[in-house]
Amino acid sequence: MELAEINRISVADQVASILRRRILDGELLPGTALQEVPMATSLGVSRNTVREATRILSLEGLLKRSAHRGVAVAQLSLEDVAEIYRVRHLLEIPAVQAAKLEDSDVLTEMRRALEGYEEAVEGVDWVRAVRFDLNFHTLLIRFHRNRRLESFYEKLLGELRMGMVLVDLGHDNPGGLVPVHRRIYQLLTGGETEECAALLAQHLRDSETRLTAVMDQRIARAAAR
Amino acid sequence: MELAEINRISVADQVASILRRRILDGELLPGTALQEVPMATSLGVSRNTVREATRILSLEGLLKRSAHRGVAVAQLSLEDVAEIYRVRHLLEIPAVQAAKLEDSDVLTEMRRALEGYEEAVEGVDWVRAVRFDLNFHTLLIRFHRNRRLESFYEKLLGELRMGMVLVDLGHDNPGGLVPVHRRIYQLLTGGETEECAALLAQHLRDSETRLTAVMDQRIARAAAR
DNA sequence: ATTTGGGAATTGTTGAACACTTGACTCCGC
DNA sequence: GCGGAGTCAAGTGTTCAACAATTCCCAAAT
Repeated sequence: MELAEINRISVADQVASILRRRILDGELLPGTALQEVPMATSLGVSRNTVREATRILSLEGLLKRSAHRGVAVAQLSLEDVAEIYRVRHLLEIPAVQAAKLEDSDVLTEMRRALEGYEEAVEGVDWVRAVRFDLNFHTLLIRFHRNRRLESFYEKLLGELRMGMVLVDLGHDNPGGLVPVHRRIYQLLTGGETEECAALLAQHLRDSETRLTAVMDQRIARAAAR
Repeated sequence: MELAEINRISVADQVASILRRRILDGELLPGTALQEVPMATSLGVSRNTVREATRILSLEGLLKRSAHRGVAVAQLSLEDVAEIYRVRHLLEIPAVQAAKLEDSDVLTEMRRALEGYEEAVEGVDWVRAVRFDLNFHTLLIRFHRNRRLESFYEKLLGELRMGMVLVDLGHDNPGGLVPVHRRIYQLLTGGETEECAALLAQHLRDSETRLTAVMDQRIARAAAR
């Protein structure tokens, strides 16, 4: 018998996964309202199942639900971005400081993420690029060897990703960040954790500035309309 | 019209709150299996609503669900405890280091938590004592001024609390920890953040040792049976 | 221009039904 | 006795249909 994974995942979880992907890939833009009945019929599941799925995603911060008013794709504010980046500093810096050369498993995965990142940039697939970018950073957290921290971080970067996908749709060029990531990876494989931490801190500041600028612009444009 | 809060909270959330309280207060011990139909009838709600509630709590880590086998109150392993305490160090230490004397709102709330703690110990109400103890530590996190961090931390300490309530049922005396908390509070009001951080680090190590010892003992006893 | 009533649409919740999985039990052949 | 196949009850996963409660929109009235 071959057949390791049959179904084993509940329909509600599968629906949640589908919606999660659509949100994180920018198919469902922030602010989009989602109605239960249309979703249920289009996905071929019952309303109850959809409700369970939206419950999951709202607890992840990707959807926002208000009583009797339905759910909508969450919308990051500038405060949210600032908050998330403070957490990133707080967790990523100690992570690379704790990195050891023995963590070869993490390093090889980082290498893969890096390569995927480069390929995506080359192929001008920005959604994929963002995915690999943030995947790279999630892997940094893995140096903590702490599942709770990791799952929290994944959730956090998921929220950020919603905002970042918008940046991509703008004219910003995320490809410019490839060298920094490569350098971070090199420093880690070289065991130069302190230098890496410094570079990472700078990178995070840059990244926040960039995202904030684009969002600012976008908000101003929206207000003008 | 006076009547600020009518109901406004969905039934599912209310059910989740009830169950959460029962778990955190030790009424429902780790490992306890929960069946949907009995819960629904006893709470006077439908099975679907119960399911939504258990979905919430399982995402919080308080319940564990396995497909077709139902949900049970989660059970902390020693690894879980170690993991949680590493996060506590990672977040609490920088929190007190970031504390400013201007954070008077947090300080007054900490004072209240401290008083509640003392009263609970005096009244030999250990469940209440643990609640105030952990509430005190959650307030430390507030120095970060970061809602996401705070809600993550609350969830984390919720998991820990399940284990701690068991300690109380043992013969450990949590009252001994009152002076340390008071000292931490004093150092904060005095602005001596570095000294406070050192004391806190020691306190966390002690606390982990204590909890681990009791759990070890408990596990050994369970294995012997 | 503002308010006041309707509906209509949508979410919140219920209850019942059925499919599927699990776990225990029995029965059987050895 | 003992292991395994069949059997069955209990419980979860999911669907469906209904109704209650709330919001939203629009038209009528002031």
